[in-house]
Amino acid sequence: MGDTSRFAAAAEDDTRAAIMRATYDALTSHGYANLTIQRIGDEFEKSKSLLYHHYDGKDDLLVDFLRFMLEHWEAKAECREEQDPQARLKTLLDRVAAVELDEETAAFTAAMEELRGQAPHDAAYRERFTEHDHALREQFAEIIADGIEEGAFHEVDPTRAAEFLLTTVNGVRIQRVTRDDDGGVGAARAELQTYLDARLYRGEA
Amino acid sequence: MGDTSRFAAAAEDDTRAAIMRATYDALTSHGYANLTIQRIGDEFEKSKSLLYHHYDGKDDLLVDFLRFMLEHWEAKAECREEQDPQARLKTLLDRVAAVELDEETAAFTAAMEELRGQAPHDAAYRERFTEHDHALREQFAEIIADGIEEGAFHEVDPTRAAEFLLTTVNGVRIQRVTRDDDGGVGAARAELQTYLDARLYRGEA
DNA sequence: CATCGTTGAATGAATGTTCAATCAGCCAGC
DNA sequence: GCTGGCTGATTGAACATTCATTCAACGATG
Repeated sequence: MGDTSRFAAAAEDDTRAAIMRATYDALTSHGYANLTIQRIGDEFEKSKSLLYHHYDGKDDLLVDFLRFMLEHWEAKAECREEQDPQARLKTLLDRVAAVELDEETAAFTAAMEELRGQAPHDAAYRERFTEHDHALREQFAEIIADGIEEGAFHEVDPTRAAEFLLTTVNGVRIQRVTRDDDGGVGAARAELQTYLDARLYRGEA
Repeated sequence: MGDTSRFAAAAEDDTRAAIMRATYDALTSHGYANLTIQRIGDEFEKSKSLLYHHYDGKDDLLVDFLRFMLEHWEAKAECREEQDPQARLKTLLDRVAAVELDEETAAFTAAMEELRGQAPHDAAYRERFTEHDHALREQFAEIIADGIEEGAFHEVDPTRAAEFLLTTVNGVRIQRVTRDDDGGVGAARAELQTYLDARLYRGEA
């Protein structure tokens, strides 16, 4: 019985993962506005009817998909390395707002921003992205607080500085996927570095 | 004939404006993903069939709507006042990323960001928002260049600093309409002010 | 009468969803 | 060990509804 239920659970997880993958593919191919059950079914290896065996309907599926995407993103951003605060900040910034993006990451970012684009008129989405932003802000704030405690950073308000960093990151992300150029990531990041050097990082002396 | 065509043109403009208004109302009510000809027609005083007398179809209408929205936005952001660069920069920032928003402006911003959310998978939208961002960046860059010329600002790279400001503005805007809190506008703006004071504005001495 | 803005009804395609019918694997009883 | 039912995964066909779009007809206005 133990094995059976384990296998069953694993199979169900596989199916769910396949549905999430199909939804992701359909989203990146057709965009959120043209995301239909039909198109998700087309990307899905099994039949589209099966989607209704695993989910109550389109809304239910998309809610789960949003969670799936946010979990992926947060797993990606997580960093628990033991470095000095300055290096940790650089690592985190590179993960959430890298200057150069491979095609896969670019597509993922685009999908994420399309989802975020639904938040203005969908309270459930808005709630999720609020949490999501808060989590990232707290990561920034922790690093900054550590830096101050260690004496490596100037004594800024960690939350305020973190919110500013988050805003810049979100600006970089939206610009990158909604512009034909690179979204000015290089310039923005360089100027952000100047800000960090002047405002946050304490000199050697 | 002169009067006739003028009136006719004016009437046509009125109708077009009414269609744009109806589209705007439908968008803010239902979101871009659920924006249909039917719903635009519902908000429209005339019948939905009339939409096809003025536009080739839904796509054509939406393309015009995007232009309509961007024109509104750019008219709003325009500022040709004769002030010193520092005051002009503050004015511009207040217009494009105000800390406090009345309901109407908030709804407009939300609609704009929903449109921007289509850009990742729609090349026409992407092109428009690229131009749009460049225009705003140039406004920032001009002010900064003027400030440097007048000796009021430090000698930074105007384009680079402008791109950074633009990124922050876009970050503020997306956060504000996709979060349940105020998007951290206050904190971000305060920290941006600190950056400007330290990096851009020259002291009295 | 001719023109043009305007409309309601109608079209076929696409939408989300349901459902009866298979299929495969597992457990109970013989 | 075999059989027969039970459960859950899976499917194709069907459903009503909504979609974007078309069009013939109407009415006002010149």
